[in-house]
Amino acid sequence: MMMVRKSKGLGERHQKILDFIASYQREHKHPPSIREIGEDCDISSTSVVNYYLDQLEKSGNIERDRKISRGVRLINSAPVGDLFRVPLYGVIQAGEPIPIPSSDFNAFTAEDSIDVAMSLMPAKEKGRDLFALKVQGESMIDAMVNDGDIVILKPTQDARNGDMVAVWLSDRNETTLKFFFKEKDKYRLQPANPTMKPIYIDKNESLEIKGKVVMVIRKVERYN
Amino acid sequence: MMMVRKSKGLGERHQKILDFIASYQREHKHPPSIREIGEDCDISSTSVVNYYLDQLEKSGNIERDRKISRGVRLINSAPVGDLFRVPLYGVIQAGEPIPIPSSDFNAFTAEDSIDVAMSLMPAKEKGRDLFALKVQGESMIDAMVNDGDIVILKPTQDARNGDMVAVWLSDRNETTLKFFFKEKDKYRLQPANPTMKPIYIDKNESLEIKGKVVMVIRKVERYN
DNA sequence: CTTGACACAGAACAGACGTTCGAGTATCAT
DNA sequence: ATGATACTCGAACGTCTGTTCTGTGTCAAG
Repeated sequence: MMMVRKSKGLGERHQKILDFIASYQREHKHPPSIREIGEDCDISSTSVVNYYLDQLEKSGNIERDRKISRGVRLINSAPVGDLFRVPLYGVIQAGEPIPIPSSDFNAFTAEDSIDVAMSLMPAKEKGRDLFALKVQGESMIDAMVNDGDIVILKPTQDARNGDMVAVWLSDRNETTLKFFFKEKDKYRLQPANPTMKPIYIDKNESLEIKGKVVMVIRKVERYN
Repeated sequence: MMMVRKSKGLGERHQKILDFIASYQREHKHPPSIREIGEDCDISSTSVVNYYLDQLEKSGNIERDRKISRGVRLINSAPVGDLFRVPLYGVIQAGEPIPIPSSDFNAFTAEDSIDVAMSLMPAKEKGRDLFALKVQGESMIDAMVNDGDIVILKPTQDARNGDMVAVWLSDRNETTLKFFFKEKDKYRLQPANPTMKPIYIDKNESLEIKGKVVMVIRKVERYN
């Protein structure tokens, strides 16, 4: 009773092994051992598993770290890894100060967190100190940011011209997101929406830059 | 010369171990062994690594599969995997029709692709048929979408009330993103920006729904 | 029928790996 | 001083794990 491989490509058993590696990895966060693969796929000998693994490696479906325990990994399928976890620190809204992480920064204090793919992150901003805020209310619409959006910020006190910053205008008792420009004797805060006009802040007025916006994410659910 | 743990929390060595596990996992797609951790962190004895690993487990930073090779995993930080690859099919701009994937849909035809964390995806939209477009021009600002933004769409011809849709208005020769509402004898296309007024389309006018927007991603680089 | 490629089993080996234990050192409060 | 606590080392043990070798049954080509 022999199992024939129908196609030139992957046989039933190859597929089952591939599936098992994927699901095992998902569940245990580490690859299975050869014997575990064999047990799941009803293969009684480790040499047979090894036999299939060799084939899967040659056909480019997996990669192996020889001699290393559990050194199997899928390559072309599930793009594994490279997530970036950003702590969600609360909400940002017009009338409230911005909650920025304290110096005894602890990512685990965050109630929740946002996962972002590394590949989406602007190159420079991959430090560990980013944090996220959820926008509440419609006060940021001139920054092209709507209620429910998630903004990812990099905490900083000083901004360069052209940076989008989250600022607290204590004179106006207002939090806002704007593009920042330093001019002769004042600051220009330019809305992201090109049809709207900038606001100007005298240098003697207080302007607290709380952070630099690096990313905005909007899940479009329903309008109502 | 002893290393004192200053705070009650994580010491320098704990952090180094955590970082090493993360970077090793990123690079090798499987966790490091105890001896590999020791080597990287200048710990000469496996028992010391074990000692720290026990502490990290108690403090809830890692999880361990006892007796199993490389059975260490970070729990708070980035969960490996769970990325969603969305093909980037081109640009969307006011004067041009929307490039939607043809039926001989092939993800590899896409010039580029966007990785999105599963956890960011609206629950219902995890089908494999999503695609992404890059916004060109400032014509979508009334949808709170700016030049350079990436919109992720689900191809569909019919929309439910409240869905944000990408439509092609052939009478006006225009592509736009709006919230969709079907009313008595006309369609109402509501801008996402609440300060802007809706446009109405008679049912006899042609209105081609090309897709439903499920997500908007904006990388904030520079204003100029 | 012989030959050889293929799929598979089982056993044995060597090295990798987690675990445990005994012992040593430094710091600090008592 | 004394003990408690925190940290470190080295070695030994047993199991986990990848590798390799021998052997068996099937099937198709020559």
